[in-house]
Amino acid sequence: MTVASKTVSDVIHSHFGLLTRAEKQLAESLLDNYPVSGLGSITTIAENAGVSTPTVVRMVQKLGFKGYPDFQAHLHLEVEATISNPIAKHDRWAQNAPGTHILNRFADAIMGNLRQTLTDLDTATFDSVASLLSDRKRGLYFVGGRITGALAEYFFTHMQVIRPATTLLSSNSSSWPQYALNMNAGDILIIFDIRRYEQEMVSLATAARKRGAEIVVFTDQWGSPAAKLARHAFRVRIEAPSAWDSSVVTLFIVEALIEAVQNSTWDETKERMKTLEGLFEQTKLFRKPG
Amino acid sequence: MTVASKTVSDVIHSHFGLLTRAEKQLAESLLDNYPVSGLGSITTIAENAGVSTPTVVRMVQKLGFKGYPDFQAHLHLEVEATISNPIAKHDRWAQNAPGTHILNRFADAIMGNLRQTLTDLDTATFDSVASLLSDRKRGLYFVGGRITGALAEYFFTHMQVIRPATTLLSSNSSSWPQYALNMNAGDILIIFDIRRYEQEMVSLATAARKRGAEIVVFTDQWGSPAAKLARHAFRVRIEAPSAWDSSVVTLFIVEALIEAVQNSTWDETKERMKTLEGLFEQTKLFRKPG
DNA sequence: CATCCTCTGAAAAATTCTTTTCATGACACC
DNA sequence: GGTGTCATGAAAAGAATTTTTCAGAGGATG
Repeated sequence: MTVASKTVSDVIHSHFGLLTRAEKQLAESLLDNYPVSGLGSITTIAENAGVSTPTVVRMVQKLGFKGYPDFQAHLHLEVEATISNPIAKHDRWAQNAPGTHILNRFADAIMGNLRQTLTDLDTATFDSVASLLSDRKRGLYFVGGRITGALAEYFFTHMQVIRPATTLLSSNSSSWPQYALNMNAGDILIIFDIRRYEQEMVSLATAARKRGAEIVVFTDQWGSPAAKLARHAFRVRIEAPSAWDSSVVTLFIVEALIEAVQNSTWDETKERMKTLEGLFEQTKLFRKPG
Repeated sequence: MTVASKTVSDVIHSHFGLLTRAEKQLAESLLDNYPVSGLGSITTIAENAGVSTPTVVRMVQKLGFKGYPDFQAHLHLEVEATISNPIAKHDRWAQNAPGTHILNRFADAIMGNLRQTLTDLDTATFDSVASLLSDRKRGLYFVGGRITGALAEYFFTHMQVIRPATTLLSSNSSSWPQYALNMNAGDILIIFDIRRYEQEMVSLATAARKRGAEIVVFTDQWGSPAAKLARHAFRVRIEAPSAWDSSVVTLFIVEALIEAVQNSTWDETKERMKTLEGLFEQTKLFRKPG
């Protein structure tokens, strides 16, 4: 077999599973900012990847090249192809032209959403919410709708590891009143409510408010009716070239919040995570002894 | 004066009058197919231009470079500038926040992940998966782990609206064997398996394969062991300035897939969605008459 | 816990690349 | 034609890069 027709990137990917740790590290480094990162000398790229030069030699030989010079020659050809032919390989993500691949159009949209959302977002709001969520004395309740339920679950799963007293409400609204009953003053209800707002969210929010709970809402730019009852609201852009709305930026904020909370209570969290990991391991052992 | 701001091409042009015959010949050769022609060793470009290596050294020094390596380094930078990073690097995303605010750092990381993932991602893979999922004769099974379960659910919820025969496996692996039993040849198992890979995923994938199912895996750049059994694998970048991995880009691909599938079967989907919306409305009416 | 195996990088060896030196030849000017 | 200057490349010297060797680290296995 010859390496000719496939790109170096392809070859790396197809061999990725066979690579050792240091080699994977090197492959990462090469694919990062590919193919330019492979233009320098073997010494340079070894240093950039944090591995030794022999590792580079071994890997390129494993990939099927005669040696580093051979490897680099292929890379040069690709660079040439890429530069002299802008359509080749670089058509993805590049042009905004109509008819581009759905991935490109989506990427453009997401970029726009992210930028717009961050421009509108008050960092003070973000910081306040982060500090609210960091307060371990407050109970945390997560709820989402049909589509956003997954986001609520994602948030919940992480926060459950980080801190105690977290609860995920079923997306089925019939059980919500019971949860509301359990809320105490100072507890926090995190609501995900995006276009095609669920009517029951308002009832839930109202009930929670009556019990003295703080409310945080994730919604779109038009705003869930529940947002009016909220202490803090994140208005996220959700536009996508699709019949559906995009939750990507919402997830982005959720992840940033997770990190902010985790970071502000790291010492306590660390212990918790250790214990939890232990429990998971044990569960596995129980499940499949040996 | 430093060479920094001007391109190598500019420098050559501005010095062209001062060059000797052999040097002009060399300069021609370099400008022809610029800048790729300057990527090789000094020997190579000397040969290509039909001059001797000392001529090359003399010329690049005359142009103001320290030596050939210096000259080539500048060329590499230009190649990089020409090829890379279509996504503008933003110093600051959120307004009124220091560049080091977690939101800004997260935004940088996510954009890097997105860019890298799209660079590595083969659109053919994407299209193949989209067309697999569009085939309504195939049953669809979604499964995720502890953290990725939410992603599986998100994907599932949408696909359930778009097409029939979709199933979400519980994240609890004890029930997986039964699901595997139900799979038919041609069915598709969509696996989300990201760092801290779940051991049972491999068993599930193996069982599914035995039943003749196709496997699609969403994993990270290091690759779930289950990816080896998969027909198609998405290697998504998940790095974040956090103790946790980021699922944002994974969600991005999921959403793009949802749109691709929906789009390819829009007529059928439209009817389905209408009916479904009707059902949801009815449910609400039942629940809360009036 | 001993043994095997694989992976890894330090260091040496081999090779290639880069620069310098220098001899030759071309050309201009006296 | 003599002389000097400059351009040029062959070849040597010098410096790097690339490859190979090898020993130790670390992990798996019995």
